[in-house]
Formats: sequence, structure tokens, C-alpha cells
Amino acid sequence: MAEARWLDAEEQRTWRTFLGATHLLFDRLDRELQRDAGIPHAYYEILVRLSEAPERSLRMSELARHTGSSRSRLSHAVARLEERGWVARRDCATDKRGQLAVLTDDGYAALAAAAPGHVHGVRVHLFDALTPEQVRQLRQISEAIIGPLAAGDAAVTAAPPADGGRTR
Amino acid sequence: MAEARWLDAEEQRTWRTFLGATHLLFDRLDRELQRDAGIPHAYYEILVRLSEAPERSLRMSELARHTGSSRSRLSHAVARLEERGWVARRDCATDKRGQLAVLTDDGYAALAAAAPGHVHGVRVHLFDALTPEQVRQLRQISEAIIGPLAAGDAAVTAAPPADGGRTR
DNA sequence: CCGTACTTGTTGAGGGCTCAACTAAGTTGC
DNA sequence: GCAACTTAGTTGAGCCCTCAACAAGTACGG
Repeated sequence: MAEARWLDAEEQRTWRTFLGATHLLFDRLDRELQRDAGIPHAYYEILVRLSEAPERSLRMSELARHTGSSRSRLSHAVARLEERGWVARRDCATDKRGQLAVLTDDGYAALAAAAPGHVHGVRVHLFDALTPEQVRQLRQISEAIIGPLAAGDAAVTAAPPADGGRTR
Repeated sequence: MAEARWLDAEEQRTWRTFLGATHLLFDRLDRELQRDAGIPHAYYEILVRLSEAPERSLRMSELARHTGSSRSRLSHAVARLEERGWVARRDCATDKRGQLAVLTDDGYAALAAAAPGHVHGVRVHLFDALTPEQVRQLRQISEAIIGPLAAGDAAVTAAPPADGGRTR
């Protein structure tokens, strides 16, 4: 059943173009950030979310949700950011399992230093390339993609991968 | 000058939504592929491009271009695929520096086994979520993004990163 | 209470990627 | 014909991420 619905030529082209565009864009932004601020984009996101949180701090789990990251990944990332003194860990008062990640002043300063360049990159490489109408479309498209993925969408994940060939 | 053009609230939301959608999508597809075929998406791409090439083979550099990968990354990847017997290296007849990557029969079989499931994922998670009109828009948007990035776009890369703050 | 089940967060191994350095071979200009 | 430069591809160190296993705490049912 999986193979009943191949992609037609038009869809193929769309898929590959989309893939190419996103990878070019994210690679570029990631590289600019690494070069100018010394951190990958995922770490930048962590700093951003912390900077927006009350007290500049969040539970690890919350932070993981906000950044779309696994708990494991976040744990490793925060460990790195802690080494630099940009984030600190504190015990949670109400739940002894919990850890609060707190953005330090140095972390805030690092973010403040990195943000203008990064935002500039986003503007130049993304928004400047699109018409206002396309920007609107892009948001709707993105929302449409998120919907099913964020919801269950479980049918596909759970299904015994519709064999169709994995072979031995 | 970099900080002269911040993102307004609308742009912020669009950017974050776009980021969220693409990461959800690619993470999901990558995971499905890893689970069902045992390879990351980047490796899948290599197999696809080889399978479409005459003689199922391409120069390393060509393959790198087609897959949007660095030579280094490709070299590592092909080494891995070679270990599995899915790709073989052959010397190039006309250029003694050159290496041909060739898709083996086992590699072709692995691709044939993995493709239906992956294509199904792309359809379900991407195309089924969008209207035909949105699919058309997505391609145009992607093309618009690629344009400047693929061309020089050098102004930003080369410029002494418009300081505006990196420094501490 | 107390055992079972779930949640929170961490850890380490393993794999993929980037960057910079390097070898080897082709190219150019004199 | 040869020195300087460019191009092809590889390598290793280091970093980030995933996955699975785990310790420690909380919540719930009897």
C-alpha cells in the first residue's frame, strides 16, 4: 500500500527544490552563526528561549519543548553552554527531580552580540528573497505542515513500516 | 547597519513557524529512514543520485554537487556505504586523481527497498498536508530562496561580519 | 503506607558532520 | 621542462546528535 502513491514529476521537482532551498538556507545561517558567535543554531535557540522566559529561566523539559529538542540533546547542550558560563543550572524548588536552566549575564551578553548578525542573515537570505505575499503563504504552508506532525500522525509512525521491501 | 532591520512581530512568527515545520518534517523523515532502512537521509540521497546516473556511477565531485554536500562529507559517507557493500569506488580512467562512486547491485536493492516507505512519508507528511495551490507556491518560494543563495550572495559572507556587536 | 508506574534529567557509546591539513595529480606560463 | 597554482579526494580531531540505559523523584491504587 505504501508504494501505491509515487510522486509525479511535478511533485518530485517540488520536493527536491524545497529540500535544496531549506538546506542551503539553514546551512548558511548555521555557518554564519558558528563563525560569528561560535555556537550552532540550536544553541542560539536555547539562549533565545531562555532570554524570553520570566527570570530568564526554564525547566529543562519546558526548554526542550520550546526548542523542539529531545531531553537528551538539551542536557548535552546545556552542559556545553554551562562550560562557557552562558547558562547555569539550579535545582527546582517544587520538584526535586527538576532542574532550572538560567541564562547568565554573560549568556545574555553573548546573545545580544550574536542576534543582530543572525537576524540580518534571516532577513537577507529569507525575507528579502520573498514577496510579502509569499511570506504570508510560507506561514500558512508551515502551519499546514506542522498540524498533522505535531498532532498524533501516529498511523504512520506506529504502523509496522508497511514492509513493501525492507528485505531481509 | 546590521541592526537597522529587525524582524517585526509578523516576521518573527513566520520565521519560527517555518523553522518548526521544516525541523519537524525533516526530523520525522530522517527518523523513519533510519528506522526502516538504517541510513540517514543524506545517504539515501547519495544512493538516489547514483541510481539515476549513467552506469550508476559518478565522480565524487559531481556527486557532491548533486547532493549539496562537501567533498569531505561525501568522502566519509561513501566510505560508510562502501563498508556495507552498497557503493564501490573505482579509479577514473581519464583523470588519475578522480574516483568514481558506483552503486552496487546490493546498493540498488537497498534503495529499492527503502524508497517506497520514504516516498510514502514525503507524501503523507508534506503533500497531503498542502493544497495543490500551496504546493505550487512552495516551489516558487523555494526557488526564490535558492536564487540568491546559490548565486554569489557574497556580500554577506565576505563582509567583515558587520560588527555591530559580536565582541563582548 | 507501599508497591507499581510514570516522569525528569543525565550519561556514554556510536555515528555523522565540519574544519583544516594534507597528498597527489593536473594546469599554466615562462 | 619546471615552478607555481589549482583541483580531486582523503584524513583525523573535535563537536553535536541519537539512542538506549539508568538514577532519582513523584503519583496513584489498593
